[in-house]
Amino acid sequence: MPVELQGPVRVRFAPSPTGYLHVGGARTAIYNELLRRRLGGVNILRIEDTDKQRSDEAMTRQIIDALEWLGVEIDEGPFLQSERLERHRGEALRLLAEEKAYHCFRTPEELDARRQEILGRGDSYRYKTAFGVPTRDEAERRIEAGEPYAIRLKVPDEEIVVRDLVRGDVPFPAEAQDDFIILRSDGTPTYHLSVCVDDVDMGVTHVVRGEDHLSNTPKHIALFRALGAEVPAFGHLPLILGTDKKRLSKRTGATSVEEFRDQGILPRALYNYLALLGWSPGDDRELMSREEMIEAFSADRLLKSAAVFDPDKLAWISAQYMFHSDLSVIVEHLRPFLTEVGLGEAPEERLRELIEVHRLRAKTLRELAEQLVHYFQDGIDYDDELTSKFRRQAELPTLLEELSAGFATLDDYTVDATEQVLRDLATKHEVKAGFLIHPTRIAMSGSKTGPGVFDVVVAVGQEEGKRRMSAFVEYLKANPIETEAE
RNA sequence: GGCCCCAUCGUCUAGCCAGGUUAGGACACCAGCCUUUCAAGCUGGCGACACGGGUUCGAAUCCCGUUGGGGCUACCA
Repeated sequence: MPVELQGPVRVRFAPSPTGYLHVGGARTAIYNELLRRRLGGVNILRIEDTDKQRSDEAMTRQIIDALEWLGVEIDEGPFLQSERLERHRGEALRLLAEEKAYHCFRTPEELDARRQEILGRGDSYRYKTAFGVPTRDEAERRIEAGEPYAIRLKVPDEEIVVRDLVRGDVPFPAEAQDDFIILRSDGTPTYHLSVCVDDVDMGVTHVVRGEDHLSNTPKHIALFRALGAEVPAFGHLPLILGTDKKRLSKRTGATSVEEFRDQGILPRALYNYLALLGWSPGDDRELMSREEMIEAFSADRLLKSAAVFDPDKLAWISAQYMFHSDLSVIVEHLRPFLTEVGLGEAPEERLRELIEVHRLRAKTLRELAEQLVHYFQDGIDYDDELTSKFRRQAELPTLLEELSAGFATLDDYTVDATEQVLRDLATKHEVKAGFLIHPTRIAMSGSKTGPGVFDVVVAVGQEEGKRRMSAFVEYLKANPIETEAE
């Protein structure tokens, strides 16, 4: 096993609180957790809220809630990067004192103009060659004169190789290195500085993050070296794409963990789906518990290429979890959806019976909640369209009355017993069982689809079932459709 | 423009590193079975190595190139 894949590890998930928790970020968090569980160690949450204009506390809270809901366990944190700005600045000044960094007096405008000019004539731009380092005297003079300055890191003119857990060794040529700004002229640290100082301070051993940072990694390696710190191992994860093959965006559907929660996806289902989007255990397993994933997880099996987020497959996994999860898990997560449909007070015992009957037919918690509504209503509003077929059958009300009477006499009101009653009655009157079954389903649930009728009959209950059957018979009698004589 | 990353069924992927498979599985789709409905389940079908050169007896697998996606190239993160 390569040394990079040995524990214990200290990993971190470091989102910017600029919105909801994006599924790409969630997946990064999952891989960090899986790595930490597999190898032992610590999982750190760090909120990168240095860009005050784009961050706010509510968003930070939202991200923490979403992680908790998803079931990603955090061992340390959350740490707020915004509270460590002085520390970052201090390190920049230290690098300056050690002459590993230098003053840059060029204004952004000046920099931009020169860059445009050089790029314009087809040459490649580097600050290093375009401007260079001011002499110590010059620097002192200009500081004294009160000129504003930024601080740049002196990046050695040499090839930097990123040893990446996902992509292998990625070399960046010496000509690609440039002296970048670590402290702005207003005294605030740049992202690169903050990240590296924090990673050093927090003892991070493995940096697992999005692919968009791969090109930044040589900068970070240069910084770690300048800081005199050990360079952590890196792993850069590919992007998640929408069905249009472009970066996942609102255009093509839900993008945040919160949205899937609100759709009624079980957290473990989302976790399972996301974990398999860019990683596989190497065999054909797809439905895996978190424990199984931890057991099978290996960072070197992380995929290199971008993956399209497929709502259909998520729906399938969700349905699987709806069917296989413990009842108590379903009940727990179903609560908010019950509240939405006005069933907030439904007793747990009753819910468990009904969930057992309906879970196979609901892909999401939301669908499940909607299917349960009618059991808690006093009666059913029959749909004229759905019942039209039955309203043409003049003999039906009488048969249903007899069926209802049969149900009423049962001592053991079970699926088998009610089925027996119905089938006997059908035989007696020489009609097909289906002739009675379909109207019974409508009578009991108001719907033409759903679980097996006898399950529904029993789930509705003997008392309420009788009332519903009577009401349905009344409805049929009151709204008959005359069939035209041939 | 420069630097870097990526490329197997429509989608997620196994296989690639240690060349020899009828290129396997899953979702979706289609058909059949089951059946009181709708699902679920079961069985079967459809369907891929981006392209072009090498190397080799033999290439999805190794090398080069092309094309196509993407990232970085900021006093954004």
